[in-house]
Amino acid sequence: MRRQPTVTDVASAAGVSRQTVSNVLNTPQIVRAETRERVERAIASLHYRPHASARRLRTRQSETIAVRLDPVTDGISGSLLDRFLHALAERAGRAGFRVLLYTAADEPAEIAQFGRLLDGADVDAFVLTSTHHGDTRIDWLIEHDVPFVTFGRPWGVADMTDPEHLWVDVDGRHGLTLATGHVLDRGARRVAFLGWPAGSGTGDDRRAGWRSTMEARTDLSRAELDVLDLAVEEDPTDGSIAARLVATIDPAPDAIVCASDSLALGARLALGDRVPIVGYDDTPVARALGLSSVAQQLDEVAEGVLDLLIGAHRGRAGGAEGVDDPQHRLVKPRLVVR
Amino acid sequence: MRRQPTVTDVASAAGVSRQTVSNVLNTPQIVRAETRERVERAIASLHYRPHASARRLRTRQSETIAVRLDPVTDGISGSLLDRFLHALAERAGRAGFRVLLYTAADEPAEIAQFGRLLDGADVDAFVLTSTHHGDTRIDWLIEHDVPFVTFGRPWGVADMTDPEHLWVDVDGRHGLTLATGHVLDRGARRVAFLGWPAGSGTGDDRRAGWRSTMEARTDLSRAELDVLDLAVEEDPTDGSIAARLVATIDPAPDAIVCASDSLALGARLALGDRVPIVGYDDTPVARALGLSSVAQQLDEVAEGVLDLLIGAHRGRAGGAEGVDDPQHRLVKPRLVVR
DNA sequence: CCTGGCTGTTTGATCGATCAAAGGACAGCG
DNA sequence: CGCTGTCCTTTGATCGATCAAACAGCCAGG
Repeated sequence: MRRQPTVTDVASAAGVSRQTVSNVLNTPQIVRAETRERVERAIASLHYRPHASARRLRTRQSETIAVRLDPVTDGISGSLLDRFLHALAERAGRAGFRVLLYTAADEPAEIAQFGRLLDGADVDAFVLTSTHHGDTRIDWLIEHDVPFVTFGRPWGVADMTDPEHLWVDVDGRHGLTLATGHVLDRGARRVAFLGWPAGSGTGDDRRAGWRSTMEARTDLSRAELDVLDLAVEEDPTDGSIAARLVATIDPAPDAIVCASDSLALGARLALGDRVPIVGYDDTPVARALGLSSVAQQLDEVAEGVLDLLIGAHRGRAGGAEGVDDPQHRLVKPRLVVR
Repeated sequence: MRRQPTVTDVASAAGVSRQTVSNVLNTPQIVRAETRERVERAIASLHYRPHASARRLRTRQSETIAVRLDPVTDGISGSLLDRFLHALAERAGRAGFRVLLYTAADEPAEIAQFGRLLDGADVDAFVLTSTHHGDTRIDWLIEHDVPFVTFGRPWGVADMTDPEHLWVDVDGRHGLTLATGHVLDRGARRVAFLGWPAGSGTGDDRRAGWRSTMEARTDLSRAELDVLDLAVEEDPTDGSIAARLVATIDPAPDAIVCASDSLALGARLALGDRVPIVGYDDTPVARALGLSSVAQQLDEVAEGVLDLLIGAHRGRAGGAEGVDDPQHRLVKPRLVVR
């Protein structure tokens, strides 16, 4: 590991001062074009690269985003975070940002991590996933004025466009509208929904997509829809049990749309391919089973997160006065038909 | 974001000098017990935490490990890296290390990333996954004397205990010995192997586990084993095709052991549960399908990687003279029976 | 000819820690 | 009493960058 050249080396090579080199890198517009080119040549020929730690010490910014790696979910959709992380790391890298991982067993532990990472100036913004109603992490971050964006809406808040914090989410309701519409287009009429127990924002949102589509496009009564509306825990085994139950409904459902690929897998194992099934998340499992599935556009989510974090808002809700950009993004998912 | 206390603040609170505070943190044994306690109390009461960037600037160490997030594999086993990362991040955190992510489209791009991350003193060691024979990344890292450990053996090298670089791997051969032994114990005799085309170190290793167990514990001839030895690409669809082919063999196989859960899923979809199938990787899919599967002990792998990286070897093969610790770890997988 | 404004560049101080070397207290010994 | 060696603590310099302010050169205006 050879010694790296410093600004001073570049400066003397180019016949200018340290600060001018720094200006070329940080505020090139204030340097005369001719000087700038000379410095840039010196930078290139010496293979100079700024020392990140030194810069961070002075600027008190780390250009690093921290993301928590969830305790292993053990779910079929576990690789979702993986895909999101990949998209985020790639885009962050392009924008000159780094992505740091951390883990925490629970919320208090995570808040302790916040402190640790911030104090050391290791990190200057957070991306929170798996948020929920009454999330203490959000309160802490707001209180300490730390930039952050959540992947997940603030469920339970009256007006979600309210600038309490920045967020990006996928429009699950739209996803289920697509899924339900798709099977209806293919001739189904009695479409069952296999989802999670009421109370989870995400689950209810997806259910609403199914229900509103059914109400709009079929003449099934409320009561009939209630019968077609199943709620079980996120687990293929539970999905199988529910699917067998669905099959006994008379008249039998034409199709099943699910809140997740886990449930879809369970349904598929129980029912085979007699009944069209649509999953959610477009995991490898759906691909392997040949199931249609709603794909979250994680690239777009990552893009949105970074925009909010390093764009005009700089990760703070209402922080940038007079910025018209929306303080959230609702990404439309896509239906992958198989 | 309140101003953080610095060493100087702690020093004056404790009535000592900066350096003594620093010593308490870094080399506590040289500080008198009484002084140390006084300083520790001051640290606690001020909630002092060292500024990571400042320390890094001075020490030229970042206590940060970089791991590449693979281009999305889209495989059933995609979440393996996820689980490994989680284990690594958790253990690294406990040891005071951070884990930084990066992405790269190909090897040259990854090597460019090495340079970028090292120059900025962002990172002082790398963990490489998905290594292969003739990996140019390894040559580069050795040449530039950068500490690193690979998750994956140096296939194609005569003596793998050779200290060319540090590595950790899972003993796939042992895994297939377990899997094959298990179905033999349950009464199977003609056990087929569903794996990948010869040439991949990992795949051949797993195949060898199956083959040696069959040779040792059954009286099937070489030719008979050759018939039971299938090789297809890593994809459930290909797995299904191969499994249907296997079923036509006369006499029919009693069981199938697979090189991956993807293949096992394919086999399971093609054959149902008539034939016992054992997968590899213990992914959520195997769990959902109720398939037995060989579980890589990723916790142990992560542990091993960190040991090599921050233990006596400090990430350099042969670097630490007189250290007797082995320069690699071969982790034994476990069979999860379902 | 001096002053003021503007542009572009340089200088000295600083961020918060650690390193290297010096310094002080005290005991043991001649 | 003075010298030496231990043990512990302090002092000044330094890591590599940016900030803030000073400075030089030039032109326009009085």
